[in-house]
Amino acid sequence: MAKSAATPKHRAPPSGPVDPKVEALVNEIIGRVADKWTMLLLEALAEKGELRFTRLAEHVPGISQKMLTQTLRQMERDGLVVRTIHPVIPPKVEYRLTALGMSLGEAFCGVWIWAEDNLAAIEKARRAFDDRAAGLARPVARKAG
Amino acid sequence: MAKSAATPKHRAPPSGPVDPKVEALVNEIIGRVADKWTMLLLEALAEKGELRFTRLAEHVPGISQKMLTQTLRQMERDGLVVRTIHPVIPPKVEYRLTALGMSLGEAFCGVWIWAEDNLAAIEKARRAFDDRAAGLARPVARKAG
DNA sequence: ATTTATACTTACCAAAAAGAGAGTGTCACC
DNA sequence: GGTGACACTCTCTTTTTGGTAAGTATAAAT
Repeated sequence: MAKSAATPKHRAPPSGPVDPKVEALVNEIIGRVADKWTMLLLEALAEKGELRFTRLAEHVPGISQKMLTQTLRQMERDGLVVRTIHPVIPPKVEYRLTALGMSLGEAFCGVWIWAEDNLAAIEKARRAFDDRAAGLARPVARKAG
Repeated sequence: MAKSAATPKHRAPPSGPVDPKVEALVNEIIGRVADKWTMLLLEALAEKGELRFTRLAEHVPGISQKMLTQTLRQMERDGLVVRTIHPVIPPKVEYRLTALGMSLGEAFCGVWIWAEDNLAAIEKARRAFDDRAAGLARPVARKAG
């Protein structure tokens, strides 16, 4: 994320005049990419470098074959990972991040850091909200009968 | 993930030793926050400063009342927006970002910029993938006689 | 001949998310 | 007394998503 967050020479921030069609596309991309499994796979691959199907599944506990395949395919389609098939028996397929995939990991770092930094603030806000909601709900709820 | 290069005073990057429970929570937060409507509302509020329900709905085309309320409530609960009720008739409720909300907007900027910068690369990768898929699917598909 | 390993694909089903649309409460206005 | 504005809430239906489990192909090992 060392890219443009630090350097002001890049294009205007989202608060400026953004092309609607670019905006829509960007939104779609972020929506796809900011997915639970995508992020976990991104992390696993960033950490381990190159992994095959079953190893990947082991590194991301709870993922089903379906989601693993599906997410990997999407990532491949978006150019985030490369899939290398070794024509041997039994099959061997290896996955690793492209430069694009790595740069996404870096971009997401900012959000990760934000989340880490503000974890306590968010939890505090949630508790406060929930307490307020509980406090407000009570006096309104008059017992029936 | 050399994000520390830009911000050396921060804690370790995700690729390092991350507390599993923090990681889970961070993931949950990102998952909630990296949502389509949340991002659009964040943008609208960042741009306009303070908006009421109906104005907000106008600034985010396609959002339903349900999603607007729901997303706004979540954002309020997470401490991203403040909701100010003016006790008048007809009702008037205004929403604006908190400091936390604004900082999230900034953090997301990195991803926005990444998406903008790499839009072409992603689309190119998608086209290439789709073409390859089409090319591979054809010769295998033998017509059932 | 059966089992094993790998990397999937497909079909089916349950759960969750999202959309549509009607209903609520209040007061000013006609 | 009816209508409209506002900010919702509630219910119903549809769509999307994700999990489970079985099937596929291949060759070596048993």
